[in-house]
Amino acid sequence: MAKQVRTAIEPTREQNYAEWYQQVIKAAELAENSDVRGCMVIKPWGFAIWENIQRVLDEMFRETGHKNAYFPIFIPKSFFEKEAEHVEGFAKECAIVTHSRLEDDGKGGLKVAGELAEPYIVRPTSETIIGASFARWVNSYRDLPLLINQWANVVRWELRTRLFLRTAEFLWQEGHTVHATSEEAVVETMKMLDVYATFAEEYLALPVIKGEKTDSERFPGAIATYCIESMMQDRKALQSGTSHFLGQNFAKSSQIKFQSQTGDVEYAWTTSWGVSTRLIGALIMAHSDDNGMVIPPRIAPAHIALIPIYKNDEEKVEVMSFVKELGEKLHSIRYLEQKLRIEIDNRDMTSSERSWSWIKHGIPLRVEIGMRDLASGTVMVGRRDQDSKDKKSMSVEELLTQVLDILEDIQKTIYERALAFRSINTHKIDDYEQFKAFYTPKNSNEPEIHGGFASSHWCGDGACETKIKEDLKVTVRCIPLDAVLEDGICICCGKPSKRRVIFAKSY
RNA sequence: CGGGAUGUAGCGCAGCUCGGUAGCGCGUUCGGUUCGGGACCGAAAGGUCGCUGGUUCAAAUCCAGUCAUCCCGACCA
Repeated sequence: MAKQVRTAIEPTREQNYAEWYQQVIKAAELAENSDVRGCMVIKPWGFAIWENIQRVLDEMFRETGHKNAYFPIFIPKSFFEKEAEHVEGFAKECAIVTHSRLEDDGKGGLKVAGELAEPYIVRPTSETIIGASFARWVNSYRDLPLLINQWANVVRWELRTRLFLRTAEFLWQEGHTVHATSEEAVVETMKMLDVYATFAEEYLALPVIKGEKTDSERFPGAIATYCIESMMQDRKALQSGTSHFLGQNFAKSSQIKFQSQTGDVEYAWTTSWGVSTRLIGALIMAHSDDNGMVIPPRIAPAHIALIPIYKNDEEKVEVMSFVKELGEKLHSIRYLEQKLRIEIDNRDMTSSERSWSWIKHGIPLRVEIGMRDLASGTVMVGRRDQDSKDKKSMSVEELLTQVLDILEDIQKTIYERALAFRSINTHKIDDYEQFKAFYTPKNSNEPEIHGGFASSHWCGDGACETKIKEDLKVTVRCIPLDAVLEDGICICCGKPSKRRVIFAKSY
């Protein structure tokens, strides 16, 4: 059988990026489409990533003073109608519950019955239902700030769905806070944006740009929406988290009022912020390669796959006993205050097939152990951030003492790789023809990966935004918070501009 | 929701133009040889051809409808 160089994932990113994305998810057993339109089944390996995201973020939320609570999945339609912009923003993607029971239809099937007096909306986000509770909880300035987070599922009836990136139902967390002053609420909004950015960069190894959304991309009902934007390997932008300053808009519609120190009754100031299972989509598209998933060690479901190699039952007994002992030693080591997670894989497949299976799943380290290693007290170690053939022999002692450094080194490499990719695909562009060329594929029938982030001047006029969107499907992803003030002219209309913004095609 | 395409075994596909006993590859199961880079040999199991109706002696194949999926738009975390 002629062995040839091939990739584990077909097609490759270059050949067909969208299909590559689906195949990575399939090969890594992260999720699959379900029998329910637009809804995914998250499989154990994928769900474990979400659980790790939850665990780390939850701790960060606690550290910043937030408490978890849970509110209903159903929102009375009348609640929804209270905030005009909010309704308008979500009206087109609501799932609505109108009946409460099923009855025999006399033909062997069931028919819906028991029409509700008022329809319920399955929450697409919870500002209005949580606001109703907050109105009861907040009476005095002494009740503030109120800092709440909810881990939940939400439903947005999207027309076109993609696993993790856009599904009809998705898992997320939504923070909802209430403050006595505008200033305090703004501080909270920015603080949580920072939490997201820190989490994305330090745990997901995902470089992000913090910025503010333009009017057209703002959360329905918000005064200001801030976001973290990241670049995927097809050079498109993915909004990876948002934090909203809601002003008094929702406080007014939900009647969240408090008596201040001076005795006046005032409307409160609220914020909301969230990240979702979309982050897993970001991980896939930012880090994975043509051999499958690449998972940053800090968020990986398991850190090390131990792969015993043997020729017969006698060898298997010997090797397995060695491997189990090594597994226990590794498992007792603590990485970021958690035990190292080890997978011992002695499935009845050839060793290389088992090894490839873990490569596709994105496990950070593969450790192969055969009879030769038993004799010499060594193991073969393969890193997911390096070529699959690039394995190193090291002593068991070395592995045990260096494993944490290796994992952290992989984490760092993955981050730096993503950062370098973003850097080389981000360009200052000041000429619309150049801008156009940047965002126009050379082969329009089968568009190749093209474009990237353009850092260009924008006058702030929505008309220019719309024109660029219509011309090139490119939008302002954000106005970076760290943008330096400089004089320039709008890439679109030529009018004066004070700062550059980030343009890109996006998900 | 508009434009395009596709539904045949767990997965990927052929067969359809020109109607006549359901095929291939991978995977699965069993037996054996293998096992440090995606193994091999042999045997076997597995499908009311998306669904409904029509034409016909006969439909995977022709016709109509319907549902679903994918791609491109619009919408969006």
